[in-house]
Amino acid sequence: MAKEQLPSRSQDFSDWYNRLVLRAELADYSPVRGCMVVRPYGWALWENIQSALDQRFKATGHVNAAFPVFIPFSFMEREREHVEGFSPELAVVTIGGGEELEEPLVVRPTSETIIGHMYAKWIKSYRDLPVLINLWNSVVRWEMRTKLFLRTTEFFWQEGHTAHGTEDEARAETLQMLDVYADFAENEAAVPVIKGRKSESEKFAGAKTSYSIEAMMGDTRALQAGTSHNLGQNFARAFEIRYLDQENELQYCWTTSWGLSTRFIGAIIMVHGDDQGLIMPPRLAPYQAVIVPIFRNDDERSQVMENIASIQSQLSNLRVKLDDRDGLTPGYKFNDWELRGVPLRIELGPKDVSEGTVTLARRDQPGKKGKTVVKQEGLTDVVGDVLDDIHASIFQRAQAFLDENTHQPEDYAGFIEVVRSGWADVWWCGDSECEAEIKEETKATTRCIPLDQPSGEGTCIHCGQPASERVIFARAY
RNA sequence: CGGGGUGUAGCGCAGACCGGUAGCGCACCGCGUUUGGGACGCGGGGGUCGGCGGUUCAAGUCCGCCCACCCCGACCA
Repeated sequence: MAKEQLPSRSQDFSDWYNRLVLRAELADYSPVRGCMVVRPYGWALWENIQSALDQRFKATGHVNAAFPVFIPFSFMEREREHVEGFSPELAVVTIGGGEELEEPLVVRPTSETIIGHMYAKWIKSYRDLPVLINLWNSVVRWEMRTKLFLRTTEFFWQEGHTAHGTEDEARAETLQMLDVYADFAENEAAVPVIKGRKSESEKFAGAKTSYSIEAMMGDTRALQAGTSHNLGQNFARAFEIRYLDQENELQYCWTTSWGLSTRFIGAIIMVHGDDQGLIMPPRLAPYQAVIVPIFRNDDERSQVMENIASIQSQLSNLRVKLDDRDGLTPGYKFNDWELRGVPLRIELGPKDVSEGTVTLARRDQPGKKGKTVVKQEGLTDVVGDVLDDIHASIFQRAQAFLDENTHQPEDYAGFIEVVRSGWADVWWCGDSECEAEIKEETKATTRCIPLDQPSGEGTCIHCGQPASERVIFARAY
C-alpha cells in the first residue's frame, strides 16, 4: 500500500488545507458553485461546537428559536448601511410556484431585518425586555471566491439577536457574548484569540460598533473567528422596535447581534493541524480516543477483543471509537486516525493483554515519540488527564506561535516587513483613508483594536498623526 | 469580472506535439498468506475521454464554441 502524502504545510498551505479537508472527510464540494457538503465527521465536530456554545448561551439567559429563510426584499432596504453592505451578495428568489412574485424574496444573508420586524410586533413594554433569542441556521451570501469552511455561499452558524431597554445593557450584552466566544475558543477549541473592536471600515453593515475574536492561522494569516455587534438603535429605528418605559414614554430599543459559524472549523484545522493531518482539540473532537486492536490469529483476536470490551466500559464517559475494520493493518489505521486528528490512540495487542496494559499514543506528539505503555487499571483517570494535557499543550503551542509572530515595529518600513509573515501590533490614528492606503500598499488590514490596551499614546505607524490606540494589522482570510 | 491552470475509471495521473484496439498507480470485489507504524501474491469488475459542433476512411488526440472547477486579484463571516 503506497503512502499518500499530504502536501506539507510550509510548502503549500492552501493546498495542504484543501486536501486535508477532503481526505479527512470533513466536507466535499457540491455540484453548486461555492457550496459545500459537510460530511458526518465534519458535522460531528460542528455538533460538539454547537453544544459547547449552546450551553453557554443558555447559561447567560438566551433561548433558541427559528426564523424563515425568506425575507421580503424591501426589508433589506430599511437600514441604509445594511443594504449597502449586503446587496452585492444577495441571492434573490423571483419566481414561486411558476409565477413571478409580486415582491422578490431574499434568501437570508443574516436575520437582523426580519428579527427587527418581529421584535417590533412583540415588544410593547419595558416588561417585555430584554429579548434574548438565538438562532441555529444557515445563511446565503453570494461570495465571489470561496473556500471550504472559510467562505462558502451557504454556511451554517448561530446568530444571536437581543433587544434591550438601555444603551448600557446592550453594550454589556455585546461584550458578554464576545467573552463567551473567547472562552469557548480557548477552553473548548484550544484556540488562543485576541478580543477587540473592529475599525469603521471592518464593522458589520448596520452596526454601531462591532467586536471580534481574531485567531492566528498556521501560516500567520488572521481569521475572524466570531463577532459581536452593538447595533445601537439603528435597527430599532428602521423597524420601529419601541417600548413604553416606566414613565409611559415611548422609547426605541437598543439591539445587538452576534455570530459564530462553521468557519470556526477552518480555524481549528489551520491552528492545530500539522503535516500528518488534523489535530482535533480533545473537548470538541468527534472521537476523543480511538482503539486499534492488534492480533495475528483468531485466538489472539478473541482475547484482544474481549479485553477491549472492558476498556470500552471503563471509558464509557468519553467519545471512544473502536476501529474493528477487517483487512487493514494496524499501521494503516495509525496513519488514518492521525490524518483525522483523533487526540489519543489506544493500541491493544497480545502483549498488552498478557501484561494488563494498553499503549497510548498522543496525536500532538506524532510517531513513536508520543507513545507510552500504561496499566489498564485506573485507565479512566489516566485518559482523562492525558486529554486535558493535550488540550493544554496544543493551546500553549498555538499561543506561543501567536506571540512569536506578533511584532511591534517602530516604523513603517519595519511594518511592511512584519506583515509579510506575521501580525503587527502598532499605534494607529483610526482614519479610514490611512487604513485603505496601508491595505493597498501591504495587503494588511486592521484586524481589531484590542480591548486590552496599554496606557499612553503614540503616533500612527503610517501617517504619523497622533494615535491613542494600538491596533492589530495582518493579512486575513 | 480580469490573469493563470485543469477537465481521461471512485481518487491521482499518462496517452495529445506525431489521429489508427483507452492505459498505469491507488481504491473496490474474490481467494490465500499477513497484521505492534501506510502488507503481499494470484484472479476480477469498472470509461458517453467535461459538453456541443466541425475536419477525416478513422478524433481522447486536430479546429471552433460552450461549460465546470481550482489558484492568484477586486468583495467578504
